[in-house]
Amino acid sequence: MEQLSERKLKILQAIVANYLETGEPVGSRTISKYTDLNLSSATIRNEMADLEESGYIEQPHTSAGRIPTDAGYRVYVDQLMQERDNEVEEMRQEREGLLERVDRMEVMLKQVAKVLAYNTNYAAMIAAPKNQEIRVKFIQLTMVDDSHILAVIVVDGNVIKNQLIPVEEPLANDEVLKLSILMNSFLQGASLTDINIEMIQTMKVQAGVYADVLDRILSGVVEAVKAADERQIYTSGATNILKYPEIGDVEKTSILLEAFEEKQMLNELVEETLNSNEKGIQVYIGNEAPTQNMKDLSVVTATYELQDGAKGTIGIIGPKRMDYKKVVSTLKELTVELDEIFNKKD
Amino acid sequence: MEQLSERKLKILQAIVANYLETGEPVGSRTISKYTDLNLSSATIRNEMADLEESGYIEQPHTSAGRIPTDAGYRVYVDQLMQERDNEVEEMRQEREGLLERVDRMEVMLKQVAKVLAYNTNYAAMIAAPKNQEIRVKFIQLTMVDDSHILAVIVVDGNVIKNQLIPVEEPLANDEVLKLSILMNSFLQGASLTDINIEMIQTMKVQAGVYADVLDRILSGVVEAVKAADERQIYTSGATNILKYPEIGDVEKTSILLEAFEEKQMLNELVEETLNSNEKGIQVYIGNEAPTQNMKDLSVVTATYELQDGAKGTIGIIGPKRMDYKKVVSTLKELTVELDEIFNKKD
DNA sequence: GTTAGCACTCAGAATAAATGAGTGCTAATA
DNA sequence: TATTAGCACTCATTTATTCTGAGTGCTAAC
Repeated sequence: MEQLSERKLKILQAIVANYLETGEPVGSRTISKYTDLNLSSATIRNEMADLEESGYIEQPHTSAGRIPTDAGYRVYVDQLMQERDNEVEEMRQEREGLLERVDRMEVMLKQVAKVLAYNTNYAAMIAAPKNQEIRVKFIQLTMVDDSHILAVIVVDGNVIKNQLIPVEEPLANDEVLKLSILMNSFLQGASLTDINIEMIQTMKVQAGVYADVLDRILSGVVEAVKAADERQIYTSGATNILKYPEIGDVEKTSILLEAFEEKQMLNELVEETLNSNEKGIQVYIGNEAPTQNMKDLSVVTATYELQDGAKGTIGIIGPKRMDYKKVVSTLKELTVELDEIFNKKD
Repeated sequence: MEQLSERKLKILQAIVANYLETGEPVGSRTISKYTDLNLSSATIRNEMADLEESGYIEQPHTSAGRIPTDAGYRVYVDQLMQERDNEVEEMRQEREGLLERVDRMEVMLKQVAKVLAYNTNYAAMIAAPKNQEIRVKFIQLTMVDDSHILAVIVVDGNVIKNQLIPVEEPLANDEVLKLSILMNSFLQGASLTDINIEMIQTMKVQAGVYADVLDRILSGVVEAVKAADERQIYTSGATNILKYPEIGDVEKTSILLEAFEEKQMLNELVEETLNSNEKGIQVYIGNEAPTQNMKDLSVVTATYELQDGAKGTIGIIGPKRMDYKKVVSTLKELTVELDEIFNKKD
C-alpha cells in the first residue's frame, strides 16, 4: 500500500473513529464538519474516492457512506491510535479494589475476566499461565478414612491435585509412609515423558501387595500432570457479543457463543498468541485472527508472564467496530497489574 | 377448574402435542385430521371454544389457531403425558459410555450437564450435592518448598481444598508436625459455627511463634469450609436458548443468558427445588418458576441424593414449548443413574 | 349431537411509493 | 492547481397499501 498523505490519514482516522462510535457508514458531509480540516464535503469526497481506491475504506452500497476495510482498521490501529485517555484511568481505579486480596489463582483469573468483560462490554478471556514441561514436585499420601487414601500431588507452578483412592481395607500408617517414600523417590522431578513402563514395573515390584493401590495413585499422578498441562481458560461476558447486531444473524452468533462455551477455539487463539514472537499487545482484525468464524470480529490479546517464565494470555473479543483505543490501553494496564500481582506473591 | 370430558382431554392433548412439535398455533382442521376421534373440524371448534373458556388454550389473535395456556400445559404435564419412549432409551445407551470412569465429581457433573444439554437441545444445569452442615474432617500440613506450607483440608463429603501458605523461612519437620497435630485436635469435626474466637485464641497461644502461620492456615480452613458450603452449579448449552425464537427479542435473551452466566438465578431455583417437599421431578411452567425472567420459559428439575443425605439438583431450562415427555423421562433416568454412580463409589 | 357452509377477521407476505443520505461529476472559483 | 458549489442520480430504508389464506364463529340442515 502506498504512502498516504497527512490529510488522507486524518480523514481515514476521522472515518474510523466515527464509525467506531456510531456503527453507521460515514458520509463526506459528516467528516467535513467533524474534523478541523475545514474542507468542504466535495473535497472530502474526492479524497475518500482515493482512499477507497487504495483499499482502506469501502461502501456497503452505492449511495451509502464509507466504512473501514480491515486494512483501514489496521492503519488506524498501527498509526493513528492515541495513547490512553482518562476513561481508562478511571477504570483502573475501579479495578483496584476488585483485584486485591484474591489469593487463589483460579478465583483471581475468573475475577479478571469478569472485570474485563464488564469494563469493556466485550467478551473477555484469560488463559492461565503454563510452564513448558510440567514436573512432579511432590506426592503425599494419607489415609483419610477407613476406605480412602488421599493422594495430594503437587506439580510445577504449585498446581495441586487431589486424588481420592478407594481401598478395600485400611492401610497401616507405616505402610502408607513406605508407599509415599517409594513414590516420591521415583517420581520427584519426573515429567510425563519420564514416567515409562519400566519405571512403573520397578515401582510395582517394590510396592508388593500394594501394587494396585500404587497403580491407581499413578494414574492419578498422570492425570494431575496432564491437568496442569492443560491450559485453563476462563471467560466472561460472552453474551456481550449479542450487543453488537452487526455480527450477523442469530445463527452466526449462536455458533460463536457455542465456540466460546467449548473454548476449543480460544485455545487455538492462545497458542497462536504465545507462539507468535511479537511481544505485548496484538490486534487481529477480522480474518487476521488465527481461527475460524472470526470474519466479523476482532481480537485483541496481551501476554503476561510469571517469574518462572510461565506465560498466559488475556484477550478481548468483540466486533470489528471495537473501541481499540480503550481495549488496548485497558489490556496494557492489566498486564502490568497482573505482572505485579503475580511476581509479588510468587 | 372443572373436570374435563374424556374427549376434551384428548383434544387438549392433541393441541399441546401438536404445538410442541410445530410451534405454530393449532387449528381445528389439523386436530380433526391429526387425531383418531373422527370428528369434523366444526365439532372440534365447538370443543375448542369450551376449552378456551375454561382457560386451557387461547388464541394469539382472532383468526389464528389455539395455543396452550400455562394451565393447559399443566394439565398436559400432569395427566396426559405418556411414559418414556424409545428415543429416550437410545440416548440412555449413548450416555452409558460417557458417564463411566469419570471419577472426579466436578468433572463428572460438568460432563452430565454437557450430555444433558446435548441430548435435549435445551439449557442444562446441575447443582453439586451439598451437606447440611459441613465439618472439618482432617487437616494436613507439609512443607512443599522452602517458602511454602501446603495445607490440605478435607471436609465432609470428601471435598478437598488446598491452601498454599507462604512463610518467611522453612519450618523444621517436627514443627510442622506439631502444628498439624495442634490444628487437628482442635478442628476435627468442627463446623463453621464451632470455630469461635476463643478456640482461635487458645490455638494461637499453643502455636507460639507460629501463631501467624496458624492464623493463615485457619483462614484457609474457613475458606475451604465456606467453599464446600457454597453450592457449585455447572451449566451447559445455554446457547441452546437461542434456538427457540419465541423466547423474544435479543434483549430478553441476552438478559437470560447473562443470568445463566452469573448463576445467581439458578441458585434460587435450586434452593427452591430442594426446599419444596415434592420428591422427584418438578415442572415449572412459565410464571410458576420461582425466579424472575422466566415468563416464556419452563423449568424441569429433578433431585438426586447421596447416601449421606447430601442433595443436588439437575435441571433443564427451555421454552414453554418444551418436549416435556422427553425431558421428564431423561431426567428420571439420569437421577437413577446418578444415584447409582454416587452411591456405588461413595 | 354432529356437520356442512359461509361470512368474517386479521397477521403476515407481497408490492408499491416516498424519503433522504450520500455519491460522482462538472463547471465555476480562488 | 486545488477547492468548492451545484445537481442529477442511486439505492437502502421506511411507510403505506393491497393481497392472501388460515382459521374462526355462527347458522341451518342432517
